[in-house]
Amino acid sequence: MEKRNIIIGGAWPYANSSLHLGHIAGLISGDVLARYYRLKGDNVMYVSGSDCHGTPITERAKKEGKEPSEIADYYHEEFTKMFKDLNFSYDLYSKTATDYHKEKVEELFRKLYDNGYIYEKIEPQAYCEHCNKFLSDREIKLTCPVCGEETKGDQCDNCLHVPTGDELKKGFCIECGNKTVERDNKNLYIKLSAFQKQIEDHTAKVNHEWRINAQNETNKYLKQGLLDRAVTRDLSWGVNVPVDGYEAKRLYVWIDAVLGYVTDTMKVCEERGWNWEDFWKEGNNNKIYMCHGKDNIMFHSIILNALLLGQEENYHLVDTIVSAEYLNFNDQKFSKSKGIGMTATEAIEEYNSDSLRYHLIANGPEKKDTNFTIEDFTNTHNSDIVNKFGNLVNRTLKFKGLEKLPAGKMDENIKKEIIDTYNEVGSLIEKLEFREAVRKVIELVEKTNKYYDDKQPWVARKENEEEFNNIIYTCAVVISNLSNLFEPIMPEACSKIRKYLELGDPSWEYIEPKSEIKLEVEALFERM
RNA sequence: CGCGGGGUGGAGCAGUUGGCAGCUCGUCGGGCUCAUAACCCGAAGGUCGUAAGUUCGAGUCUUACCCCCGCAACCA
Repeated sequence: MEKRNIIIGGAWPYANSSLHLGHIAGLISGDVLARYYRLKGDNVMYVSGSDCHGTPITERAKKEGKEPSEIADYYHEEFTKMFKDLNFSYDLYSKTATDYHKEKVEELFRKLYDNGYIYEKIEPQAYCEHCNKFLSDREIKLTCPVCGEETKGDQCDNCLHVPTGDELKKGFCIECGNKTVERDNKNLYIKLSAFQKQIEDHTAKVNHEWRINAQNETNKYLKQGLLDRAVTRDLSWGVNVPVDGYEAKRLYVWIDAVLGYVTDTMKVCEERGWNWEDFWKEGNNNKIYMCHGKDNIMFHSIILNALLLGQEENYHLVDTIVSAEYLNFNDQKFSKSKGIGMTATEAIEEYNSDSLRYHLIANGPEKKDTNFTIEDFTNTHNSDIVNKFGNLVNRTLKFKGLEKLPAGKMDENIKKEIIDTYNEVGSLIEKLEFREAVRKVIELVEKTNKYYDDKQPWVARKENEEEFNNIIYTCAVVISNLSNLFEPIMPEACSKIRKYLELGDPSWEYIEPKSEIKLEVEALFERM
């Protein structure tokens, strides 16, 4: 089969606070897909990066007396290390605050402008005469007309009321406390409405394989009719707006961030001597996946596609939205501000990477919110990973007194099971049913443990050497193939198995190890 | 009437187009001794949120209601 050019985009995490396990639960699907398609032999471009710009980081920097870049860099480094420790196999994990990214985004934005999809709109907006700047809703403070508490203009922290335009007019600058006034402000808007038909048609063509939440969320916006959206902000931290008169403003972070998939691809291809257009332009047997949480859906299914369409350069649009529901922690929502949950960095310092990956995938919030507890995690680790998988490896390759892998005959029924498992698991991964895919692989482990018990190699060892050799060899073949089948889920353990059995590079097809290999095997996992 | 998701044995979940209610863990009993007290077999345990309806037949479709949980476009 002809090689495909596959882009896997992992959502760009915002570099303003640590990522928690819920974020990872949404992003891990990208790594599963990337690893799987590489095993299948396709050209994979798996990219992501830290989203460094925007108002929250700017505000925080001001409050802490730092530069925005200091904050962004701090978290970018934390994210980079955490993804590496969790064995995310990005072809590039960059950040938006690089000259390369900013330059390319300016070019892409300019193209949109030149093609007539960007226009200026002048509207009255709250202004602080003391600070000499326009204020976004969240920079206005006011007394909530509903509950009477003092709160910010975007939404009342106390009663969740969203202030109306008239109510905001009575607000004060959150920084200096001065009464705000209204002044005309100009901003650039993107004509999302111009892409309504194209995005509708494209969505109808591809969304049958999306998760329900992505279909619904996207259809909701399409049904309401796409509204033009402001793409500039009154900030000094971000990507410059390459339009005269906008020198003091910066691009809206979402525009900048989603284009990171394109700029990352360009960068990787420059370094490897590839053509980035093979991945992004129509007609190259290409496919584009975007992986993220449900709050990111419309930015990928609508905004990104609009930006690509607006280039008028035959871009291939996003095919598949892989949107996760949320992972809760002990039945509560992970909350950066309330400190509920566990950051990904804490988790990876404490626990084994493969086990975290396995549990987050097997227990992933694919169709609905799921819950993470240490109890469940411990249970998964000890039961599925150590007792079933680890034990199969040990009882086979560390059989008492066994020094070399014996030459034996492969059991035909087990061989068929293995081949079926490749087909079923592959198809499940392509259908984005990762939980079920994991279950199928562990099922093969269970069947092999049963085969082992039925065959009783400890008896055969004493009575029938040939039979013993066949049993152990058959189990070793299963283990070899598990190192392929589990590669997208638990890459570290799989790499160890490949080393023990001298298997070479992983692939998505049936393999057998050489016999007479000297067995020097360490346990893959430790019980918790 | 803002939108959406969900309520299935002790816990966590599967149940695709309606056809004898499944899985993992836990519990109880048995087997085995190669293996990190791991592995294998068996058992107990559910009127599938409530009520009504469609149907030969509904966890699965329709309607109403009761709970839980998310999200609502200048908050990434």
